[in-house]
Amino acid sequence: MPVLSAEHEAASVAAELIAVIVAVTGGQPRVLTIDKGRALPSGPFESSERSLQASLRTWVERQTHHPLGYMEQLYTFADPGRTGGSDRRIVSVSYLGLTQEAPVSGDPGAGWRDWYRFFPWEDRRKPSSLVDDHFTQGLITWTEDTSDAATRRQRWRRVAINFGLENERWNEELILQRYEILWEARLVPEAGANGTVPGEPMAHDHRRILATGIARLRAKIKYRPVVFELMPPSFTLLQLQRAVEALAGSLLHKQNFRRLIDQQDLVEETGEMATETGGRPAKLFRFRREVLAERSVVGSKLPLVRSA
Amino acid sequence: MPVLSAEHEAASVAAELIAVIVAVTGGQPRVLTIDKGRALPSGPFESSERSLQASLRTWVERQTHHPLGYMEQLYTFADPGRTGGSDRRIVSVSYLGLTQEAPVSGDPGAGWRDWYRFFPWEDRRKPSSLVDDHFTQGLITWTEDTSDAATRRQRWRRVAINFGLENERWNEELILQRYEILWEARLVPEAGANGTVPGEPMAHDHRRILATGIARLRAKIKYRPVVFELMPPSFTLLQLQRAVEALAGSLLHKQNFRRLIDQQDLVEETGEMATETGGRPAKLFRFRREVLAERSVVGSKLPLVRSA
DNA sequence: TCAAAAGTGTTATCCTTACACCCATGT
DNA sequence: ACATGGGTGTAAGGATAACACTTTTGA
Repeated sequence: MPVLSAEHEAASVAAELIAVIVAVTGGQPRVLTIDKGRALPSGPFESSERSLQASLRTWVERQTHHPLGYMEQLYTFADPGRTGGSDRRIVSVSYLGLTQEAPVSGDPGAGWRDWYRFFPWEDRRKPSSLVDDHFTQGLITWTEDTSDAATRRQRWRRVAINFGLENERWNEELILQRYEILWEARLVPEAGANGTVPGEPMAHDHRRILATGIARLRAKIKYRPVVFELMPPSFTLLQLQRAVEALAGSLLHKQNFRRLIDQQDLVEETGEMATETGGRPAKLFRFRREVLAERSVVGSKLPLVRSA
Repeated sequence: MPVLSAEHEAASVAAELIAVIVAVTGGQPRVLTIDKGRALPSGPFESSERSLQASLRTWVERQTHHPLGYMEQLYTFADPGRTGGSDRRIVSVSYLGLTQEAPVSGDPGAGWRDWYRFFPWEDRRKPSSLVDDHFTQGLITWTEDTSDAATRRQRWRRVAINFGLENERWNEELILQRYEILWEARLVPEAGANGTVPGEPMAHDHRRILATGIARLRAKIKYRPVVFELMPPSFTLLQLQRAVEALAGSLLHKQNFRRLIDQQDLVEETGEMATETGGRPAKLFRFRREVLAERSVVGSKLPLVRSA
């Protein structure tokens, strides 16, 4: 048990960085991988005087030939059982980064992959109803696979909430929870699968880390203008909408989306028009970078009193 | 620069845990400290097979004699300059935990402290206008303290947004940003202060970590029913409101707060009444723990299309 | 002419915010 | 009686969700 006092020796552990680098290209969400899509890029801490954030940033920018528009720490994974052969505990600090796709140099196994290759069930943009098929069957089998009636009910409730069954709405932010259920139900190969669900696995717990990154990003686009870091300098409103849809994994209402964007003054017209839209030419817009400084956050959600 | 490839040696670093343990007692927000309030509890990683989370939990529960209702990872601090004497980099994984106050056993330097001792300017429940006095003067001096006019404007804008000046609203979530400005302006002793602003410092970067914890909690109470982890089994609605106010650092609108609580079905009447309220006796309520399972999250904020 | 996308306008509903007022208890 | 807190009702304004329709291009 930890000592948690003033005097203690910090334990010696092995530490590494793991990066979830995201782009959106042609309306598809993409993630930078190594080892032919089997793992996320990772590396040791460097001992220089620079911060983790800073050195990770220069590394990524050198690899992708694009500035990293946005970056934040995701989570630190340190559970036992991650020791990867060595006897010491491995601590992995993961980061989420947003950029634009460009050919990667160096490592031949490195490249961009559609993130729905790893989570096909998270893409609900087409009404393919992936979840409704042999997918749900595996989950049902799992909920039934216990002698205790209370556990069965709990499991079923959990499945319903997380997978949007039984009057529950699909909540696109619950990726990690869904992945964890699939793991518990041993429907993913990483868990030593019984059955299997479509979707490519990754080495170690990288698919879990990717799920954490996607979840964070899906939550973030709702209250912070981070999509723009994934867009080219100018874009049409539909392109912007397609990018958000790619991340969220579901379709958006066109008119309301547009209203939302412009009543928040997020973009301004460039004056140019896009011609190859397939239909009527569209106005091109650019992100008003000023809003990053102007606006801090929006949400209140607490009934504050004005005066005080 | 990190290698971020498939093959790498994970670097060897010193690692520790740091805990921000919060309670609310008598309408005041409290944090568990050691060393007579000069530091947050911290400890080394243990080498057992248990997860960090689990061992931290048992430690805290043994110290506080109260179950840790809620716990989440906060942030991992790993910037250089944190080496604390040793030559290796120190990685600190911080956690936020919610509980109820009880006398701490063991370490005589350990105890609970009002968190506004460390951040007096974050308590806006009384209209004391702490920010308006000698406090703002130091900030103004800092914004002026550069030869470049553009920098001056930027600094002023930043101060205005973060401290709620010039038509900007005070945003209670920006604690960390405010602390960082005070640091840059060298108004806190940790920065090797020029001037000083009221508020006790802490060892190392612990005040910064505490600010991170408070910010997280202030954000969280808006969309997750975590306040209840800080409440006794039964409570009046005003007590509940006072707890939220303690965390948020600002006053809430009574009627609207009550409406909010009951239209979300967060609580149910116990049938008992509280008599020592100072006024009319109040109904006692308890948290409906079921909602943790029932509801997943609320917010949509994206204009989804229904059908798809 | 038709498909595809751009773009405009309007309506119903709900949630937030604010204000006004009455009730029950202890001192 | 009055201070303190408990508790109810309601109205205005804004944001959201949903629907219908016109315009402009390329094939």
